[in-house]
Amino acid sequence: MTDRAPSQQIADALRAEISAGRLSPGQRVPAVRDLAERYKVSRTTASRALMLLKGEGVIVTRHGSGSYVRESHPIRRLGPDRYARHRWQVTTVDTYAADMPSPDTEQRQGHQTQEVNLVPASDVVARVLDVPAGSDVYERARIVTRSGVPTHTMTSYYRPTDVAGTPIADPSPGIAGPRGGFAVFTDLGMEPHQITEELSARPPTSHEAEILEIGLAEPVVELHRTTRTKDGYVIEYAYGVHAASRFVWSYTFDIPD
Amino acid sequence: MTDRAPSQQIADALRAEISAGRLSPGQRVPAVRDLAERYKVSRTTASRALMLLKGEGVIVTRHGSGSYVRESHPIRRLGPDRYARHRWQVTTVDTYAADMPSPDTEQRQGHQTQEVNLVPASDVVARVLDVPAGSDVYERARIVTRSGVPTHTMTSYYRPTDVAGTPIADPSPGIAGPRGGFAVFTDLGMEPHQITEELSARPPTSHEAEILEIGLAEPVVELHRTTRTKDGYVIEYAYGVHAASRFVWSYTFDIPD
DNA sequence: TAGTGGTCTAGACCACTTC
DNA sequence: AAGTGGTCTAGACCACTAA
Repeated sequence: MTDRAPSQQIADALRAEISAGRLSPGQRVPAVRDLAERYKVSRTTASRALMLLKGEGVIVTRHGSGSYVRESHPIRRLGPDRYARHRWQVTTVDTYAADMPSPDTEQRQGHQTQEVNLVPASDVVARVLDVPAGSDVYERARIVTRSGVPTHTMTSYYRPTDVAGTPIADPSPGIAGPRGGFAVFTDLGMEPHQITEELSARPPTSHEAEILEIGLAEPVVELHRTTRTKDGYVIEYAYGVHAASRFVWSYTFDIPD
Repeated sequence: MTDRAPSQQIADALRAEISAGRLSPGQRVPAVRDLAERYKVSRTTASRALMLLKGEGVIVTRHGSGSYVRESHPIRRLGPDRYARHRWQVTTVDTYAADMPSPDTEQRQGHQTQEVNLVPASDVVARVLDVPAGSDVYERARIVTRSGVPTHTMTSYYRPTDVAGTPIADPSPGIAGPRGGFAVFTDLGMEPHQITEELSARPPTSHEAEILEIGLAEPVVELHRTTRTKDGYVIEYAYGVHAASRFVWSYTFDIPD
């Protein structure tokens, strides 16, 4: 164990300031140029220190504005309840909560949070939906924000034969969203009944880190959801990427024989 | 969406090479100086590209040796089946598979993979087991390896009033393990019936990274398990830390009303 | 417009690994 | 000894934010 590199030392110092509470969440940390001057290093090195902290998820940077101690977000507990019928059957506005912006949340521009396209099915999508690989399927991609903070992406795939002509296939932003997919399928006589979720965690790609506004060290959780009717007919396959630090998943089941 | 930075582009190109299989796990990626020359950028920029990939866990770097495509371990799918009765009721050796070393796996020294102690209950443990905080509970801690690779830790907590005098409370290493906790509870007239699992992901502490032999960029998944009898009586609370890259969790449930 | 983070260059030195 | 990743300097330009 030799000397720590200067950029590490600066990061250490700032990290200490933060955990000691002398720098509070939301507060701005010194600018790159200030750090460079104070520690007698080049701006590159000072910038590197901030990069390290960003990678650890200790700070967030806002281009042109400054670097800030990261505010910890409230953690949401995701259980089967979020798919409960009463959430999408009775009223119109609120769909299954986890996938939709909450009512108090301002949506960004529609085309950024929701997009519907006809795309060729990838191998995975084709297998799950039982359609030929490469054939057209409807893709509904959305970025979900909560209190202005992006929390996860969710991309659903549907068979054209199931949803053509329904609100789900409407490419106008925002149309399919509020009604949700589940109510539409119920109207079509294909009521969703069973869900399989598969979860795994991994580091984010740099693109995901950017979209979700997280550090590169902050993991994401991949969620693969398959929704079936009572007959076992698959009506939707969905793929989501969640900022792991903002969620807990909860499942309760009976021990099988 | 403007141009991607050169360092990003190089990272993109290498990432594509890797996912296309032209660069295989374990194989060396081009050296910083080679990349710099090939892409006509400075070494700093080429190095930055590798830093990005390292942060994503796509490659690992060995100082003085080179950068290599990360080797991926086989992935296990964990579903409710791993708790199935037939796995712990009939025979003796194999318990619920996920928590135990598989038969073909060499155990390390007993005291490293399994340890039973009487410890004061933490707040969480006390709340779940419904005992006074700080009162003694049995703690059974183990490190689970598979094919010689450590995959996760699992620490169970039991009420002394439930398990005192049973194999679970036997502090000798290896005793409680093979029999598993579930069979013992069944013998005691408290057959496990329902399980609640809560999952979350986070970066590893440096200690966990060492134990699980993973990089600091590779996330871990925390699993909190509560096991109940048919009457809803909690018989076990368990806490595990998994190397995220080695598992997928799978749950199937009916949509609630 | 002034201040901020993001990124780049060209060259340098160090520590480590491999032969 | 040769090759590798890790880090640094000093200065530069760009894109973005805020007043």
